Amino acid sequence: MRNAEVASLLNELADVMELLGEDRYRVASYRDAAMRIDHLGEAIEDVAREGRLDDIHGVGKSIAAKVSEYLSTGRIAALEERRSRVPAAALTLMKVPGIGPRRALLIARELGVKSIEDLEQALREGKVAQLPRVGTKVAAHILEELSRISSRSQRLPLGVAMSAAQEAVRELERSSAVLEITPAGSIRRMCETIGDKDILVSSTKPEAAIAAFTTMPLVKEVLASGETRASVLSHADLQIDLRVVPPESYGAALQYFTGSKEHNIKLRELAIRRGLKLNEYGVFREETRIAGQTEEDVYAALGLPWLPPEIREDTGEVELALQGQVPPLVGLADMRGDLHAHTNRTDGSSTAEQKARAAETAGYEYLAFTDHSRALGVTGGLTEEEFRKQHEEIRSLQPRFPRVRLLCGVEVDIHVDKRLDCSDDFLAACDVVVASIHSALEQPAEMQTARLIAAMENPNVDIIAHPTGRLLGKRPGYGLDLTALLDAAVRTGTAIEINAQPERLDLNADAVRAAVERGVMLVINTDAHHQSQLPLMRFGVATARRGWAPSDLVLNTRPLGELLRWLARKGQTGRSPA
DNA sequence: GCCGTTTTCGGCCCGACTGTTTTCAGTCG
Ligand SMILES: Nc1nc2c(ncn2[C@H]2C[C@H](O)[C@@H](COP(=O)(O)OP(=O)(O)OP(=O)(O)O)O2)c(=O)[nH]1
Ligand SMILES: [Mg+2]
Ligand SMILES: [Mg+2]
Ligand SMILES: [Zn+2]
Repeated sequence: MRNAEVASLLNELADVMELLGEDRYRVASYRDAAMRIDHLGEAIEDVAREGRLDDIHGVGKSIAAKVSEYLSTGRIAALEERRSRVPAAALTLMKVPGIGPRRALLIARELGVKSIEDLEQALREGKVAQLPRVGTKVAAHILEELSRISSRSQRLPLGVAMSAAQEAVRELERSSAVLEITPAGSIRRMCETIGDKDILVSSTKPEAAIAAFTTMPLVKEVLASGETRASVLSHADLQIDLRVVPPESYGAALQYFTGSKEHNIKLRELAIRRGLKLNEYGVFREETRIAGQTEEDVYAALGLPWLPPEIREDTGEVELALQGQVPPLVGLADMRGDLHAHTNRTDGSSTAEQKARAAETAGYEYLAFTDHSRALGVTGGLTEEEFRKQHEEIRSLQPRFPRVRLLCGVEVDIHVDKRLDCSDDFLAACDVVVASIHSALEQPAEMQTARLIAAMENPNVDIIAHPTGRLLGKRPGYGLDLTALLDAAVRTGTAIEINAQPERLDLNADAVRAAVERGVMLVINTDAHHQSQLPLMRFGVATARRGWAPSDLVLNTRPLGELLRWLARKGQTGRSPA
């Protein structure tokens, strides 16, 4: 997939156009197209080859032509021509918080700054503060931002950000000025990574609420503080934004502060078409507020049903809501079990019994133990003989857990030559077989796709685990033809995992959306290495919801009996003639 | 540059905070 690469070039083109003072709506069009291509869930080169670029919302004739040009020649003439007209450093400078297009151009042009190092020197020499509409305070602020630019540009996995946000929420709740309080922004939408923590508060004493916020012990620095909002930096250099509104505006502010930006713009445009105005204080007809107390009121005033935060991305949810519909989404309460977990026999850190107990407490109907096969030497992968012994032990455990069916399985490694690490006889005897790639991650995309499809064609393989191998913040995942993988999943009747580990979330939401459109059977697994990880299920469910997955496309929402029939089904069709 | 249950042309979200401002530009959410 070259989507990220294409999106990055379109974003650069937008930046250069902005520096050149071109029409802001055109600039916005390029940014919009870049965002949509980045989240397409399908390889842009496939779309281009099939002449479907124009079908992408936000991509018209002009941008389609530039994408085609890039994919066939490796260049975009319009970008190269514009690049030659702006100082190269201006593009880098724009990435520093506090430097937008105007200041970037001034600093590059007037001061001859060519790099971040030059910028730092110019700041220290007081040259930046001499520029028009830049003073000593702005210069000092930019210098501080510069010192933490690397730590600040990191996005945190949702799992980490969420608990940190809860900490701030608990702290603020102690203030009597705080009435209602909730995390908003990308945390409420359950995005896989979080750029900052956004917290919404309602209050009739906003000054007191803001004072409580800016004086929290976890605050290292106050970035901005006004009458309705404030931003601070925590000791870990994480930004926290607080928004304070009166109670009668809480619903409208929650809608605004939850986003996404694109969803907000869509709703505000809809309001305009209805002769209304939508902002964070309410829905207004002329000067009169007609909604604002609750989110439901706000959506209703626009003629829409309430929409779950996870799907507020302007990817079709508003159009659907205009017909009075909301896509049916899987929920945490639908989950009846977990089909991927490890024990301390391999790289897990607790026993099967401890996890079975936790599954029972969680109200699960089933739990599968799927330790690593032998190829994974580093994890102490088991031989078939060792697996058989483990499976016997698990079965002997079963009578003590009458409410949870303990399934005996394996996470079998897919070798680089496409062979599975276990014999067919052994796999056929397992209740659940999860297959995945852990080695030769640098192989080309065609090779990895062929490995996965070969595994799916084995009638004993029920699930492909963490299909892309990406690790958030660590590695992008091996190359893969996602469309071919999903088609093969449908053809072979194999379920595709949404791995709920916060660093994996693999498939991601965009890929889930593509899978759902094809009717692929999904399964949400925690890959728990310790029973304390069973609650990670919520992050997998959130990813499924962000991909518009309904419960009937999630295998482990099924009752035990149906699950067992589904697991038996593939082996059957594999053995009997078509 | 894109788009269309009011449009194929004429719109395109709306507001807060900061600083240097002599009335508001720049940046960010
Ligand atoms: N109407 C409107 N709302 C915006 C705009 N920018 C941001 N918002 C709203 C929606 C966002 O979800 C919310 C918080 O802004 P953030 O910049 O923190 O974005 P968000 O939390 O969605 O993503 P993040 O993970 O922080 O990058 O504020 C905008 O330009 N217009
Ligand atoms: Mg945010
Ligand atoms: Mg924010
Ligand atoms: Zn695993």
